[in-house]
Amino acid sequence: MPRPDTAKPGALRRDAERNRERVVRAARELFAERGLSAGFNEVAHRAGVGVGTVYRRFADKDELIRAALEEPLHELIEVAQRAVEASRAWDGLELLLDSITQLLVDNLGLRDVALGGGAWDLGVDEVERVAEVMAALLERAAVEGDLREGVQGDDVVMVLWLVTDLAQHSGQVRPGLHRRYLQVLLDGLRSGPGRAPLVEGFTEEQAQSICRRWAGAP
Amino acid sequence: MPRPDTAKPGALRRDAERNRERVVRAARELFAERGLSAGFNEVAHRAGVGVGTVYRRFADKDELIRAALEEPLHELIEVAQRAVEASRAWDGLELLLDSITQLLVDNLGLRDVALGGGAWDLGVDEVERVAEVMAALLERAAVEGDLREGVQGDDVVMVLWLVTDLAQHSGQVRPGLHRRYLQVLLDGLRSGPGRAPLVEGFTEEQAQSICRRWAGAP
DNA sequence: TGCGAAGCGGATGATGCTCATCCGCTTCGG
DNA sequence: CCGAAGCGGATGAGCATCATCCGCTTCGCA
Repeated sequence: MPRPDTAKPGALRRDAERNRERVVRAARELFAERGLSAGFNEVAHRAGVGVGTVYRRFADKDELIRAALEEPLHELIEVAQRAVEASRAWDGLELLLDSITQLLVDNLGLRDVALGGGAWDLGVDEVERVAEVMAALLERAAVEGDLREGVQGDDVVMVLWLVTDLAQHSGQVRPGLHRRYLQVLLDGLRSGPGRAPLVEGFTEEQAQSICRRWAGAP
Repeated sequence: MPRPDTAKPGALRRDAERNRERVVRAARELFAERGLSAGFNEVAHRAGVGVGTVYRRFADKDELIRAALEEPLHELIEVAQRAVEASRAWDGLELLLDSITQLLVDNLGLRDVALGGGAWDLGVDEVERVAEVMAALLERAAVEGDLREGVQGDDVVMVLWLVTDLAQHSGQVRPGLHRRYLQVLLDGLRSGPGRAPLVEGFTEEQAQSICRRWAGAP
């Protein structure tokens, strides 16, 4: 539902620009704390601005989300870059997952787009790129014998959901608790003596569908 | 808000009794499928009965919940009884968690009361009893050297939350997927070569608080 | 079989949210 | 100085859920 005066060609008045800035900052904070379900009214309130101002500047939620998540999405890429450099793939994987988890926990909105399986579709190829890095790392880890038999790529996505979901519930009470279970899960995904292969896998379509539900697909 | 004609002393008319039965059955099904958040109207509809009938028979939600969960709660106890009999504590623990998980996944309402940390307080000492069995098993497993260092009792509760939460999101798409991650988590909780002790524990109060939030405390 | 009591259904109003619009007033800046 | 740009937030529409009430039906005793 685009409003007539949204996305102007000319520049904004000085005060309007300042307000826009405030709105983006408020949205970033709010989305980070509570995920993309935060509404326009709330963003406006946190920005110390009328609701009208928010609707005036952003045609729809996607536009606001994109503005609010630009920066965190870049961090995601950087983190991936650092992880591929590890000499042993499993170490890189642990580093990557630890970093991603931290990023997603610190910004639940980012989680919604990164793990949402297109639930909030804005075209984010950053996510694609990170996924590729992860897939490569996984393959290398398998070759190096560190990956438990039967583990598939989407297992990692599920692990991220599990852990970030825990963080969402525990964050206020006991910050950082999620790292404990990330460790447990990763250790369970690693190969080792007496480890039976993982059975009963699942398809990529199933994974995507689950993710969309988890993100609260609109 | 008790209604005047609730909880009668005398017996119900034959048709009324039949309707009550229907309501309890509907509630059991609904709570099982969607957790305790299901409302009276919905229960009534599923029971093929007017809303009034439900309100007439049950003073409040607690009363309905108790009626609907009586049977599943007994199953919980039985399962615990079977688990203590295992010769090796870890095996009993695996059996117990597998069974409990299945029970809670098949009945999300049961999960809400069992893991809710008193969020839906009805006095359910069944849960207490199962907790005791689990604690004993955990202690024995530690003595037998199967438990990873640093694991504490409430870790198991968190694992149950994680796994049942996954089940709630994936159940429709890929039933049984939760067992995969239960296995991974349990393997991660077991002692083994190269397993660093778990660090950064948490208190019982924190665990309880997290559980209440997770259950959507009212 | 008749009849009073018991039970029934579901429309309904209360309540509480979120969303998005509109218009009288304020502020900017040429 | 003044017209355009921008602002705020009250507001009403839309949507859930909850719990009540009352005209009608059904039961089961006598």
